[in-house]
Amino acid sequence: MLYGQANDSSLPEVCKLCIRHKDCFAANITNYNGYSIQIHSHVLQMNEHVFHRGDEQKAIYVVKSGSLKSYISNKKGDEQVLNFHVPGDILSIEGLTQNNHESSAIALQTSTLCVLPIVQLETMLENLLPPWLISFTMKKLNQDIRNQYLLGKRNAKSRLAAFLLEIAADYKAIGYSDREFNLTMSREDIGNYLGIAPETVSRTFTRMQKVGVLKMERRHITILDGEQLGLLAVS
Amino acid sequence: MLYGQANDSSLPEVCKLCIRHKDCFAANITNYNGYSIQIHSHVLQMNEHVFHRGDEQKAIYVVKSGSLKSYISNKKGDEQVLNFHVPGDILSIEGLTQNNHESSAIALQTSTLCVLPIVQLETMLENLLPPWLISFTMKKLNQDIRNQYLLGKRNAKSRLAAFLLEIAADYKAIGYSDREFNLTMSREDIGNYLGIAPETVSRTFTRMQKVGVLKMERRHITILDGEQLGLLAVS
DNA sequence: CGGTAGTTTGAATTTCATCAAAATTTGTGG
DNA sequence: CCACAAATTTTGATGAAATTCAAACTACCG
Repeated sequence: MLYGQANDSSLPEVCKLCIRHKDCFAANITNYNGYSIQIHSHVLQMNEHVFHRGDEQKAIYVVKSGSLKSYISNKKGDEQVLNFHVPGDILSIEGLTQNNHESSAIALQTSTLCVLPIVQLETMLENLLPPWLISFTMKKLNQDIRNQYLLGKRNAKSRLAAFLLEIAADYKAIGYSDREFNLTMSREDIGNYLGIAPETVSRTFTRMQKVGVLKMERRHITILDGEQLGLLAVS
Repeated sequence: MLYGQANDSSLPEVCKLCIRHKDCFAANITNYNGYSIQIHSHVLQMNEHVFHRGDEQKAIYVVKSGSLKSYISNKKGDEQVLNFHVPGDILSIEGLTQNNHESSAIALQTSTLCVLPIVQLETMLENLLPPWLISFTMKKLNQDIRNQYLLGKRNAKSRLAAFLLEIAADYKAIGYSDREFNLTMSREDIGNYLGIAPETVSRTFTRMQKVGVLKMERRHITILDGEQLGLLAVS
């Protein structure tokens, strides 16, 4: 179900390490629709990085044993854990069509990875699939990461600030104003989404208005000091 | 119900609504690598559902105007908002290769969607891409939804309970025990990921032990009452 | 065996959820 | 268009939960 079917047992040694080597995808990865992808395995010791944020992305990785975490650092230098990864998980697939890694990944214990160079994968995708399907999938994967980042915040103020900045960025991306817009959802929905009570949403917005960061009239919002709002998001 | 809104001649009209019509996928969607996909546009009024959880999944959707939210309900009947969607967002792509919708989606205001029937898309993917690439991508997309759900919890107890159940499910999926395992990450990492202080993680674990839900020895954990743990996760 | 990192526990403080009620907006029918 | 009802939002008071700072404790490593 989650894995491809294997027929060719002669192929990679790598598969022997795979936690599900009996139906490991690697058995049929070396050749597909005329695209040949050379995979190899890689062993990482505890606290060793698979990749750092900003590194050129050369591969995606499948966890075969051990465990890892992926994280990013905010402007203040604080770390935000995005996810933990156990055998069977795939790392960095969200960057398949991007040049650089958006996050960092580090081994929590000795771990084995299956390394899939992306050059051939990218070519395969670009030739076989319509561009919109690729870009929407990648967009979705990256959006999920941003949400993870958003929801890892400690307090209501940070979450709401990050939430507003997220909405603003969304609107900006489609050519709308990122300083003045309407929230189309209720306070209750916002609170539900962010894991805080609707009353806290209301109070926090009120406080933000008092310090002059933004102006709200019911659901119409004007961001007065975006920089300050950014600081609230990471505080 | 969503079908039949558009016919062939309406295709260009659809593009006019698209917020990015200059590089709108619709321009080349009708034919790609021999696969022809008939798209339609659909207008939803406020509080109208795009789909309900459990509905047969017949399409994926692109938001062209308006806004929506997606959500799921837990066993107690409480709603958990997973995401808000603005123009340019794609809905339900995580279910592309599944039969039924995992979540529900509802319009927050009058909204226009672009409807892409998945039958041809699925066939296209299955024929063109290696199965492991499809399955890993879909797995990742669904995993992110579960994380979103996890982090929407209100208090530390619920989050930690859901977190443990998540890990347990992960281990079970790869054939390990889901009742007894090692947490490979520090309390600090757990707290960082879940948006709570490491001390709170520690205290909450201690409390869970006192009520007999689980047993912990440093990072080795034994789940004694999985049912009770499930109740904590939704409380 | 001592040092270090990670974890637990305690006490004080802050933040948040909850309950309640008031204020405001929205929707509906006359 | 107005009046009334319903829903949403704001505000207040209170108790509960979580953070913070601090210190003690424990496993782990050279």
